[in-house]
Amino acid sequence: MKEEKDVADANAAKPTGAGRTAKAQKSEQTRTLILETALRLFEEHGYDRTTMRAIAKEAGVSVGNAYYYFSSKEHLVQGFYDRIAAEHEAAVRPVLAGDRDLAVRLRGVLLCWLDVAEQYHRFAAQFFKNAADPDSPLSPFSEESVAAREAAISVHERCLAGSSTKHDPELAALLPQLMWLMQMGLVLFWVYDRTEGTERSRRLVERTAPIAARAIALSRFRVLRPLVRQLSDVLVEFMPGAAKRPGRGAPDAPTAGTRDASDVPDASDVRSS
Amino acid sequence: MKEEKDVADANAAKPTGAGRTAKAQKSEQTRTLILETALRLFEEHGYDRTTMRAIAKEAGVSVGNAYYYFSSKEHLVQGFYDRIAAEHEAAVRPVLAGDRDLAVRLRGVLLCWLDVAEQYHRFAAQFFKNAADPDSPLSPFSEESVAAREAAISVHERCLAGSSTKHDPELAALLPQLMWLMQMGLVLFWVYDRTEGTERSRRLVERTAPIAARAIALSRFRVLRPLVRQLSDVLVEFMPGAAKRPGRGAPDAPTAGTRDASDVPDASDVRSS
DNA sequence: ACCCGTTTTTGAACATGTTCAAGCAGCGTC
DNA sequence: GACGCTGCTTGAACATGTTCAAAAACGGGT
Repeated sequence: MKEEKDVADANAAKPTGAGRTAKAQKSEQTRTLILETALRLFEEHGYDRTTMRAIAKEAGVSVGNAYYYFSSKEHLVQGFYDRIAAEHEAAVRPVLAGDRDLAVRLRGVLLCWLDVAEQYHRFAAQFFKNAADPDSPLSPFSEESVAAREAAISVHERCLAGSSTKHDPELAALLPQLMWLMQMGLVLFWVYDRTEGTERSRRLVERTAPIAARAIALSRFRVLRPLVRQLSDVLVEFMPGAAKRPGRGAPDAPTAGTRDASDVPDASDVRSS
Repeated sequence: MKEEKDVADANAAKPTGAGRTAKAQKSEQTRTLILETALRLFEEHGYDRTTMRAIAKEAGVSVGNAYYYFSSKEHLVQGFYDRIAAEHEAAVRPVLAGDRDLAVRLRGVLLCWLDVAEQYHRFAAQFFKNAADPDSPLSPFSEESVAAREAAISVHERCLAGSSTKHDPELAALLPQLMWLMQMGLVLFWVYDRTEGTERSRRLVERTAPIAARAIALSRFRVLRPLVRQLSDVLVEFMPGAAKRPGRGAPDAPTAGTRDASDVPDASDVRSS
């Protein structure tokens, strides 16, 4: 299949022989050139209206060459994911170091994301359909984006950990994932949001963050105990790599480690037939 | 460009109508022929692998002719929507006439949907990305599918109305929509579900239906009053055509988020990885 | 029977994501 | 320097959704 390389490790890998470097350097340069050009054009003209030919031409390479480094147009978009995630992680720092009220923190985290993502909104709306495809490696639920997903969840972990709001300990391990799910819901809403400055999405955050925080706080009440218990069970069963079951090896989600980016034709051998 | 004719009556309305001209008859026939052929091929080979050329050839018309009746390949799919919705509405009747416990009813409605949709699963997984596109008329949140959406919501209305479970009257008007949202979550999960017979989706229903029902029942408790109030406000503001507010037109962005720990336990990920 | 406007039908042409067989280049070995 | 290996690069070719100008079919008025 395709011999995809990962953008991330491109820097780190290939520490081999001295002679190797020049070549690897060149290769890496070409790859980066193509990627940067693509991202620029995407931002300028949108995803659909940027053709592979245009990218290649603008980068001064051939179409085939672009495909040598990126196995599809979609794969070029991974760059945006990384970029947004990085920017969000940076922008969110003050929030996490600030107020300790959960509602305020959650609101801050989400609004931060809206700020960061704002400039990519047009692009995201166009690209969303590809991300939603279950077969796409860029789906937020996919194997390939597990790294990005975990990074995002960890933000919510810190958001929760630094808060003064008391919450049911039984839920503690699951809440960050739940908050991430809420964020995914927000993203869905945001993609559909056509208001000026995505004002409506902002308002949604203002309104829902306190609700979520209150619900979390309330989860300790006795009446809610059975409900919380049920809920927690469901989450453990159906969440991606949720369970912290100590007694289990790791038969379920061993994919946590560094997965090679190459197209693994594994179990999800879809669409062949 | 919305010159779409209605698909539904294609089958029903062909009684040697004396009034209708032979011309209109012929036109309608061609249209139906193309549609039926397309749906058959979709089901046989999947959405992606069925080309417009193949459809045209099989139907014995030209490619351009297919485009004369359906402005895009996507538009051919509307037929599936109508078909599934109709079958679901029929299949769900016994459930609505049966047990009065809300958990049982909700579970029945959702399982019914899974049963009906089962045979289209392969197709749906391939097509899902198109439906998720905010610009697509086939998005469940779009203007164009408002009829189908309302029909689906009305099923939940009857599901709730016929139940013996007491619920907060303040929420009564909103609950069907919330339940529909839960169903959308299920669909999302289902599309990603690759287990044999979509067993996992069924299990999700078994687990979440009682939770939802319990949450609805609990919503009458005094402690939860402010939360329910807040929640209801948000729903009124952000749900598509939710509000009874007389002065509001149809806002832009459809709904999405608004899920949190206390209500719709939403579906997420995939496979047993 | 003929002409004219409208509806329907055609098939070639177009745009664009993707593939592939062939060519090129750097580098180590003789 | 010649040879060969491996990774990089090329551009034409392919597949498929979509468009469009023109042809055909049709129907009514004369």
